[in-house]
Amino acid sequence: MKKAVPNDLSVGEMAARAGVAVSTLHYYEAEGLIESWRTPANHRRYDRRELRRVAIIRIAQTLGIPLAQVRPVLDKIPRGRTVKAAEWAAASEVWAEELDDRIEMLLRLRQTLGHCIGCGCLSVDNCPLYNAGDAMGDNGPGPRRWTGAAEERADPP
Amino acid sequence: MKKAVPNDLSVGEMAARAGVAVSTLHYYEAEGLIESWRTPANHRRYDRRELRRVAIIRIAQTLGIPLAQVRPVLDKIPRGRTVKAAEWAAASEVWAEELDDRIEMLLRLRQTLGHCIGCGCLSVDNCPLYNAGDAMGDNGPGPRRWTGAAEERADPP
DNA sequence: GTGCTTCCTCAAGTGGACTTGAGGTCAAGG
DNA sequence: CCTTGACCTCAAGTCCACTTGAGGAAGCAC
Repeated sequence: MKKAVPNDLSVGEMAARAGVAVSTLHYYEAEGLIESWRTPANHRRYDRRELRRVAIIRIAQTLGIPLAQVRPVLDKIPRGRTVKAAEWAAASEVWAEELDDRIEMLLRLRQTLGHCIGCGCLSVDNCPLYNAGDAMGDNGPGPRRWTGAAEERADPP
Repeated sequence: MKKAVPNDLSVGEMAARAGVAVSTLHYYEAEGLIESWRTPANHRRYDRRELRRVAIIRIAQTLGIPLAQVRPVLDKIPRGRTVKAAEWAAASEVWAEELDDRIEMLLRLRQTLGHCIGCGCLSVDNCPLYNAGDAMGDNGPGPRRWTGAAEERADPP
């Protein structure tokens, strides 16, 4: 309700439009996921297009996709100029398989809860649910989202 | 390859069969997500049925569903006796909506990456992606998975 | 009976994704 | 001129889902 939607946004405006906290934008920027330039007063200014990047990040987060997996997608999207549809498509390819896997897992989980689980096939080696998402294993301490490392993860020495 | 599959399992056996670390089982137990009794030597013994609970937990984790959301489902599943199919189904209802939302989000994300994003509809108020998963907001500091709190989360005072 | 493996507890560490807080700058309004 | 509000930085705190480590007891195998 101010300046009739200017092309560059302050962090407050970005935060409001993207539905995230200012600190989150700071964080994403520190992580190199979004970019800004500065006014003479050292205030951030964002190109409106950065909004889309934030949107992508947020949706991915909502779906439990870690930032480390979002980064490569974002990296495929050229900076500083308007992005062609083909380029978005190319970026999306990075996720295509992953998304398919997840969709499949969810569908199966949905369809078969009350049947698949009930019937006992939900053991590690039998159930398709377990053997679906095994790309992107992340190792080392800390939680393993995207587990998939169901094999060989009994109890390391 | 030991005792021809006995009905109760040690934590090591559970861990191996469930594809998780022993420490994870300790943790789940401390969180009240699974249960065990003890041998005279204070060693855990698990009913074979706990395997299914672990499987459910793991799949949910893989899909980015936080333990706090898994708990209510597990709570619907009676302990100590074999679970009827209807009971599994009832438990699954807790998730039904959630899973549907996620499936929808994923499908849309998948289908429309390169189109929806490219066409600019991915702004907070327009895009269906943002308005899909708004149940289960969790508040307070720390990460917000399941964000959905996209509304009203601009920058709290 | 000596040794290896498995188990136990409890406290502390870790990684990811942020948030909070302290202390400071700058432009505009009353 | 002073206050208010939006912004800045940087360090530290927080939550979740675990893992690691220290220190110790029990089972089983030879």
